[in-house]
Amino acid sequence: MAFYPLRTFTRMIRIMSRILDQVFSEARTQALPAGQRLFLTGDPVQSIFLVRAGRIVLVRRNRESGAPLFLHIAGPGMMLAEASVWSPAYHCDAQALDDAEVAVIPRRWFRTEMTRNSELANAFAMDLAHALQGARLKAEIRSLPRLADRLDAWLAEGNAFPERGRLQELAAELGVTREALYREMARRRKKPAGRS
Amino acid sequence: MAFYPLRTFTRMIRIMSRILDQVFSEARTQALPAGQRLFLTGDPVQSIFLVRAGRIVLVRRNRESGAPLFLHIAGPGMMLAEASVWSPAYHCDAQALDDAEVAVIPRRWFRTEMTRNSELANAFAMDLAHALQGARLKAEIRSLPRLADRLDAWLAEGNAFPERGRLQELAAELGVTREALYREMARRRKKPAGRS
DNA sequence: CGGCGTTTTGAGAGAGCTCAACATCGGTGG
DNA sequence: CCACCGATGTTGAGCTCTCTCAAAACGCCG
Repeated sequence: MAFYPLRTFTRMIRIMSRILDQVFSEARTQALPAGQRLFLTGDPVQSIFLVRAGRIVLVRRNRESGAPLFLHIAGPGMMLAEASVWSPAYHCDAQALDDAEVAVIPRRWFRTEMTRNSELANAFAMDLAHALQGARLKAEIRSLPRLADRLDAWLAEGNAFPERGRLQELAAELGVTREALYREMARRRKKPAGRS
Repeated sequence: MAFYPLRTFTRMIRIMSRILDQVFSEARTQALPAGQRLFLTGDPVQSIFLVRAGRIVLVRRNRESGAPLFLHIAGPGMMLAEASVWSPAYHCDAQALDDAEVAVIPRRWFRTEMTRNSELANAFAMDLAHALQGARLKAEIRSLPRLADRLDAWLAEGNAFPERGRLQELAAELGVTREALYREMARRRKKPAGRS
């Protein structure tokens, strides 16, 4: 998810990661077989999780009338439900997409550390701000009606076409079906500078 | 933008706001006539802004080929480009949509205060986490292909139909044209429990 | 070779977008 | 008071695009 080409950001995020890694360094690791749920909506928040391997999806299950909404997919190195740090209960479900591993630390300890270790608080806020930029951008890209425009906007952010075998992930990122994306790419192969 | 019906969040955000208000309490206020720009892409970040009145839009101007992308619209009580706290230069433009007012504090001072005042750091992170949830949710709602589903998902988050005169804002929030939204609402007036 | 997942292309239907016309409401000024 | 104006609400018709379902080619690996 290389959303931000800015060098500085990359560097600072790396520093941030080091601090987060440090905080989670002595955490116990929990294995999650694919499909297993880590927590459910309404569960009291007692732990904070960092994804070590695999992917965890956050799902909001509305009333029976609506299909489940995938709020976020967290990959290695990402914290799970950042807002749960201050929330008494989860507002969504977490489920492993693949065989996954998460690092677990007590929520209580994290919060104490947040107030004591200003470096952690700063790093955490930086991480959140970064993620916020990405999420807002994603929302705006998805509000573009035409796939061609979404793709242009996504590419203009410094992103590059993924290698073969990863195109479906891009389709999901753009919020379109894979068929539509394949067609658009075929179109571009024919006339690379196609502009309506 | 009442995205989060959870009582606790509302309460904590209120506490957060109090702290942010405190931090910005002695800040000087800058008036921005509608249309005026506050900063441009590439400008060095020297100040942190909090919107007092009006709306400020963050715009990313891609190469000439693409239309401008509206990253975010910040209203009263919201900080402007949160990630700019750690970034050397802005990555987007800021422009006043209406006649607006912003509170201005030196970036340097804010960062010093962040490391010294753990309450501020915590409050800021909480604010960011909250905004992040909202942005991710918005992105997922906009990835739903059918307007009816977007509206359902939006309503399921505890939102209610806006009063007359505000429907276009809802259309923008959902990422559809106002005509489409008007039609959907007319459809629902006829058969309230319409499910496909 | 025989699966399995990805890539590619086709055809049809559905949904939203665009353009357009018109109604409604509130405010402004003659 | 009324004419006018702008913004919001409402509906219609046609077009375009994506989604859906379907089928097949391709590539990889056991």
